[in-house]
Amino acid sequence: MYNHQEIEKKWQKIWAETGAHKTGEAKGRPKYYVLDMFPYPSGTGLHVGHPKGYIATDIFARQKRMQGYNVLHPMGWDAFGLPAENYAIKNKLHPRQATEENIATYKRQINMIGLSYDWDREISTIDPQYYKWTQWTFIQMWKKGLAYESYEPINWCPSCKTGLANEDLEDGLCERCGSVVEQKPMRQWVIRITDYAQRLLDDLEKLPEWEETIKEMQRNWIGRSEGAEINFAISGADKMIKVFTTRVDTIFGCTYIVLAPENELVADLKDKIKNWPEVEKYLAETKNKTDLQRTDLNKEKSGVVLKGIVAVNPFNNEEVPVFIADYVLNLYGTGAVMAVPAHDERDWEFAQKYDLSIRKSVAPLSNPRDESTESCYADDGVLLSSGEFSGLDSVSARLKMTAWLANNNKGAKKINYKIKDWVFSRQRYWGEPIPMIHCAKCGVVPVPESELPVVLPEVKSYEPTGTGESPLAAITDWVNVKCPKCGGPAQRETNTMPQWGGSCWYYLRYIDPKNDRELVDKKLEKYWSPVDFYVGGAEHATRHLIYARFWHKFLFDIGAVNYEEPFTKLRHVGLVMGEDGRKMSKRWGNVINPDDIAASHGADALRVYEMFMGPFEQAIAWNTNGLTGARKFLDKIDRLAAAFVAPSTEDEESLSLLHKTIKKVGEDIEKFNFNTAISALMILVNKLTDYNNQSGHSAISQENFLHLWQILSPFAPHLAEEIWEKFGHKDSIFKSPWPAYDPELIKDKMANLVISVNGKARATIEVEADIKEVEALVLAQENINVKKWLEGKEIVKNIFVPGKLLNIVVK
RNA sequence: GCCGCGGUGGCGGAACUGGUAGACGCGCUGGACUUAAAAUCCAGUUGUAGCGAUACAGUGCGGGUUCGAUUCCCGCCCGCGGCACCA
Repeated sequence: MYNHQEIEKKWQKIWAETGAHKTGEAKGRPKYYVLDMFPYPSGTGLHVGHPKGYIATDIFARQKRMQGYNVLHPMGWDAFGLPAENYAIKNKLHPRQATEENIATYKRQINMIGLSYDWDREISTIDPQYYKWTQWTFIQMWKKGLAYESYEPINWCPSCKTGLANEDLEDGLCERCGSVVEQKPMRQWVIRITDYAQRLLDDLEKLPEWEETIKEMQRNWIGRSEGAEINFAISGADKMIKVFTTRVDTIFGCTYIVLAPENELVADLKDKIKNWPEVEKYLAETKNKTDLQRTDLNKEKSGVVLKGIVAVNPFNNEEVPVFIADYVLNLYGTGAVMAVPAHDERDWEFAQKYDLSIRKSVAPLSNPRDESTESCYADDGVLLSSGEFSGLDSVSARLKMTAWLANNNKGAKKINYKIKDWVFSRQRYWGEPIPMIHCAKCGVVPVPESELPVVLPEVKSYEPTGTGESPLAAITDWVNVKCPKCGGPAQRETNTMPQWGGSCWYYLRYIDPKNDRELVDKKLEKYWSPVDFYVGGAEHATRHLIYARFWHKFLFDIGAVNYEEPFTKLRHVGLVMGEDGRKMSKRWGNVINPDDIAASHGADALRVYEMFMGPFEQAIAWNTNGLTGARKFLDKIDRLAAAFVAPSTEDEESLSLLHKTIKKVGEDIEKFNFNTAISALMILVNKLTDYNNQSGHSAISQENFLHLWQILSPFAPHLAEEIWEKFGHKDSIFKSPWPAYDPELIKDKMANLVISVNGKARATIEVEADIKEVEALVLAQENINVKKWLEGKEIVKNIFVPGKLLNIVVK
């Protein structure tokens, strides 16, 4: 058993002292940028699941360096955010102090695992020299009209006493503390990400090396739907109800209209609504409902008819009643729907409850005259009772009817997106100040760029004010400033940015981390960008990865970067579950700490185990026995190295296997198939060990043996360095070139040919790899186990797969 | 409900483009070494029958295509992840 504590410490020290992981200059050699999603340094430190992705990228980066690439492999900290603030409040610390302590712990743990980051490029989102550029970008967005203020109601967490974006909710509960979220009006900064919806969708096609699953999640999130906007006139009023629908083909079945309660038409029509008290009551009820209650699918639909209001279907001039109901959302489409109970489940349910008429206008293709209304038919079909459009199929009907709307000035084709504008402010302390100034005379004025960064001020109390305002609002001498435009009295914006802000562009800053003139030097950016390989958790598939793509496209549009998409290749890492199969968490007491594993089994064993446990993307439960297996493998390698005795001639089979393994390991690392790479290494090590035990000397020469340590080195870097050194090398193994395999040596001379009869394997015979079908057939017919299946049968045909299989078909 | 992914021994998993299902590891059983244990080494380990050669069954379930299906097609069941009253 090798002493892991000793050698791991030794090599980590040497790597640090020699600057082994420093990035090369941005010129000459081909570059490779391997990036991990930077962590949020929480108070609990790393558990054994966090480094799984880091180990994978480390293996990848180490191999790329040995292959001669100029590798950029950096790490940093996503250090702003509510948990740090809460942790600090709980432990009576300043959030900065708490965050810095957490970062120190994370960094120590990361180094302990032997990860080869270039710490010269470390960045942290809380560094004013970093967030200066987050603020700068925000100002550029504002200049382009992409950042605006909004007073709409927001999600309010009564426990955290702070506003939350929809993205911070989980099932209508506060993602951080679990409280039920209420609605509260609040002034917010919002970013017009919807302007980029179509590009964010279209450009997914330019990312062939992204996993399809993640692209599909983004498509759903963006949620493009093509349809029509239709104007329903309100009879006796000078108003119009605009509805959005993807099913204009069903419009002859429209029997009523539903408005969202918040739709401004409701208030506009107040004078004409005869049952206003009833309506008002319903409005009040809805207002108090949280998103959770409103979006509960199991909830029975409710609504109120607007008496005295009648809308006119533009296609047949038919008058239909108008309702308000909270199942219609004001934020999507136009905040109004045409209800077609015969062809929409929700409308069907609502019509059943309020006994509204149901009229069929689309029949299934299989029964085009079917007018029955016993159930809701939501699929496409053939139009019936639809005037001049009757008889058309749904698809062409939609085209013709949309054209009709446009020609008659009663509507138009319309594309809707589910994605909403991005609420970009938080009423809390621990975030980047939004660099804006409010002047009574000039309105909103950005802080002059020469005055950036707007440094987060020290504050006596960073606890939530409880009023909803940021604690910054209490620092009057910070808040009160002169208006940069008119010089008059003005106030600073006191909201701060969300955690997502700083994490949108950090990968650019690693390229040029100390630049004080610009966000990133464009020449350096041209060389290093885009990120060649990005690895992180699937939970970021939509939010972080959409925000970052948006942010990057904006920077591209203003000429700050060279490429339109930031990440060429993307893979997600599967969770490491607790030994009990549940998510690792304090709550279940199933957390495994990497410090303990590094102490007991060693960092190399941890690395090998986490890569061997299964496919990279898959969530797999931790198993300490499996870890022991990984350690045994490393011990075996150590013994194999120590027992090296040069052979007089090399064993052909072993040499061939070595070269096959070089090929396989190289290809598997490229594909992130680490489990099969390690399996191949185990097979080779087993073979070489057996040979040694049986013959008393090694199977292959020292020169070839060195290749084994080289292909092992990305997985177990400390042990590989140690062995490399024992074989007399002064320089690091990672300075040596990745070995090439010899294509001649991996060719097999002999092959095991499977002989099957009628598709059922009956024998395996060893033959020359290039054996011809006729020769194989002769050998097969001589084989006793095959013979008995051929007796008395007539051979119909043979199927021959060279070097693999001969199937004899008999009758 | 919709979208995506998956279902293989006691366990984690492997299987190229349709070609010997169960590589590799863990666990377990038996043996060697040892006073003993650990470590290490050797043998075995899908099920059923058989001393064995071998035969039959077998990759969630039911069909289909094929000389041949874990792999392709149709219809289900179950699990995981994401989105969700999106008009």
